Amino acid sequence: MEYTVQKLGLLAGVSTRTLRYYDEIGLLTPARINSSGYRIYGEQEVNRLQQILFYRELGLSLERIRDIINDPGFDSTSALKEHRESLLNKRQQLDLLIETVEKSIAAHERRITMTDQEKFEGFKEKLIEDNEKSYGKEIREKYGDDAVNRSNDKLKKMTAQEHEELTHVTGRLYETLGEAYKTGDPAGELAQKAADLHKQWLCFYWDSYSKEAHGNLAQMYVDDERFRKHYDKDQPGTAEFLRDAIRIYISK
Amino acid sequence: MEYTVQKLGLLAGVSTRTLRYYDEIGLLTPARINSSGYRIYGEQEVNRLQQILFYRELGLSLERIRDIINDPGFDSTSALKEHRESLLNKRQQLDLLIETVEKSIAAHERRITMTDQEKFEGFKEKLIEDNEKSYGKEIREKYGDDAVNRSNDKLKKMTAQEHEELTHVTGRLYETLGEAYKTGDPAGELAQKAADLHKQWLCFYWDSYSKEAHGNLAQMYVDDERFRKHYDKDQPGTAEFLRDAIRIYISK
DNA sequence: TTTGACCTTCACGCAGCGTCAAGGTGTAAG
DNA sequence: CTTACACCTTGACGCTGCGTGAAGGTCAAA
Repeated sequence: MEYTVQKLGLLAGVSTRTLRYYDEIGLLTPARINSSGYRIYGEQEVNRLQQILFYRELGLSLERIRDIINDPGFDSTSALKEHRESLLNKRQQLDLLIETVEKSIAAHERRITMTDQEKFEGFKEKLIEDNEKSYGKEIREKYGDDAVNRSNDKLKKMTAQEHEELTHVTGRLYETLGEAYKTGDPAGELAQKAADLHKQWLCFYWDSYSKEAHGNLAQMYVDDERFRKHYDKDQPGTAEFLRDAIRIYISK
Repeated sequence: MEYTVQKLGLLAGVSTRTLRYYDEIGLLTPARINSSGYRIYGEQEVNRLQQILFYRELGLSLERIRDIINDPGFDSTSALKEHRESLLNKRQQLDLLIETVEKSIAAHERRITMTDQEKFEGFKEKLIEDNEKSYGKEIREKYGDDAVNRSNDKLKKMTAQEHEELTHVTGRLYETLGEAYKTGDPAGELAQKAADLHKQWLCFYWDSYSKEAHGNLAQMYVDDERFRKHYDKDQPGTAEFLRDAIRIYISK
């Protein structure tokens, strides 16, 4: 039996483009080319294609398949085992991802129901008002109305319970940080606790947490005048201390 | 705070190329361009980037992220739910794949140990001899030595038990097919049993099974003279009957 | 003024094909 | 014998999400 591209494609269930591509990359070359330039495949090529498709279904790259098939002495078992490892890794990551997505869905739904209930609207309105009084004007001048409105929106979406938690965490953070600063050791237990609280605090504002972003933010506390002033208010040098503590925190 | 590409990149943990790319596709445009053509980002852009990275970590495409972020009225919860579904699907497929790979590893290892043992070498040599006597010459003429040697290699790699099973299945296949043909109904119970046996038989030769390839092979039994003759030997029309039975078999 | 660290806009490359486009072949029917 | 029509060929671009140069302007410090 001899096959043209389409015949072989139909037999094996692949497109003609795929066969041409496999020829192009030297994965499956036709048995011969006829006088009109047509690709002609024979039995050997059918078998070879079967093997290729088998490995392809296992998710191996075409390059890897070529290695396995071209070299009969190739250790295909260990290649498959290696491949299995990478698949298991993939699954782990996927599981983690699914978990994250589910958490995120839960968070979204919580927010929406809270928005629906609007039970604490008055309470929150008051919070925003307070916020406006202390920083509103200054921030508006520097960043424009839009940024402020966005921030307010975020606050509005917070539930009463979340707000309570946040207040609690914030308080503990400053308290712990103050104590830690007095020890002078950013690697110490207190300082590390402060770094952890800072992370918790951060997670109220950020949808996602990454060590990298955490570290970068810590650096910004030092670089940016506004933030530095804020942290150095009581004890000068606290911003740098916090940065160092966070650096150590994220590195372990 | 204003950021150039690098500053923002450091803060968020992405490359400058990424930021330029996001600008290019309209996902994150800078707040303004300064007189030297530099991209300048502000607070709003930092927030927006945070959101983008959040969704990106969940595995959504940049296009989808743009949809979600650009339209504040967009139902991001259902978008996330949809995404979760696709992730779950992915995991199912991955699990299936891992299973297949593991089976395949087991099969490979079985073959290798058998090759090592070479216990049945004499037995298999005899089989190959028999095979050569009946069809060897003809096949060699038509397809060349190489194809025959490859086929022999395959046979050599079969274990004694596998061979016994194959003989058994083959016998049952022809028996059942003969009975089924007499009923004249390719959708009947007997015919479907024959199709299933044919699949089992096939799996001795093919590393992987697909309905499509099975169907194509069945058609080939009708189209190719050699195969047709073989099946029609006792009862003419059996090749077509088998093809029809297989078509029904794979369609359900 | 000279580094050196920034910034810019092209533009190719990656994997594995899908999808035209433009043109040659093979065969059966009118 | 022409004509249709289904097949074949070789380009070449497109998709995703950037990495990685290249070639050239900008800016602050020494």
